[in-house]
Amino acid sequence: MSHGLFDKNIPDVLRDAGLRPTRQRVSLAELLFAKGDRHLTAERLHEEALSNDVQVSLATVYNTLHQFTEAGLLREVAVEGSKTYFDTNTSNHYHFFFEPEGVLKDIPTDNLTIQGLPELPEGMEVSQVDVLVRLVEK
Amino acid sequence: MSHGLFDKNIPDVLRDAGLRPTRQRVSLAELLFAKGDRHLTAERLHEEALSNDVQVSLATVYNTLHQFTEAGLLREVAVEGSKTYFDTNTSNHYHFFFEPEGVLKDIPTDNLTIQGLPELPEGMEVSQVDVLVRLVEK
DNA sequence: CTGTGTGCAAACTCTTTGCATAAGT
DNA sequence: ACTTATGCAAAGAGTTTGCACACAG
Repeated sequence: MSHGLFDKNIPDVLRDAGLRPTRQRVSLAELLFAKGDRHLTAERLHEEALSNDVQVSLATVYNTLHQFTEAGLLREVAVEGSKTYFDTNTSNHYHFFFEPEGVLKDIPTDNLTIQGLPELPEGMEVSQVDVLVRLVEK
Repeated sequence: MSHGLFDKNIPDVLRDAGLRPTRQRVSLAELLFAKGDRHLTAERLHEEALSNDVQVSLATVYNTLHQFTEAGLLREVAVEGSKTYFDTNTSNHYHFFFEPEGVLKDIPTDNLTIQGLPELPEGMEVSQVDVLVRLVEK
């Protein structure tokens, strides 16, 4: 499966997004995009960076995640108060949320359709549709 | 439109839920359930209580909202980091989110269907499906 | 060199908790 | 009376910000 971001080298991806390819950004981007689709919190990514000998502060992780999101490289997923998840898959798709572990997993949209949305209020348009299917153990 | 909770008096509703009908709980329940379906944050409800001369602390508002949620009188809606919204409509339904103002509005499920969910992982079942349609100005 | 990015610590927001007081049954 | 709920202030989690230093172009 082609990943899109996999095809170019990371510094070019960042430059194309208008971000200077600094050590930290390149390292974080590698962690984020090298392994296919991921769903991470800032704190999780920070831990992962440290254990991979990438020296970076938590504040920079937050800044970087938000910059990547604005640049369209990431997407935020709202799951529950506090913890924000960032998703490396920016295409239109939905999520399973495994309640016990707090883990997100993609639902491919291929076959998933939503029908019967009522008319939108005047002057408004849909910016995004989030679907979260919460799963618990039987 | 019948509201369900409208039919009984508030103290009985609370007693049936196993909650002692204290001044604060009764007052908050009245604010929540007297006006049809509402979507409130804890802080918003606290302000509203104070301006209606209901003496209650923010901590008690939080406690009460969580107790009501556990008792099945409310439902939580995840919209974005921090801010938790509580929804007085506990039936199965979805939401519009007006990004500029941060306001939630129900989407009746009558005509809304989701098709093509993939098979669930072994041993798991759906606890809830959240659909959030984010709207922005055109 | 020049401007942007980073690190740190402190600030901030939302939420929860501990403990003494108050209220419900 | 006995037990549970409340209020307050303080603590906690997650996130953001300000400013001096470091690095990329």
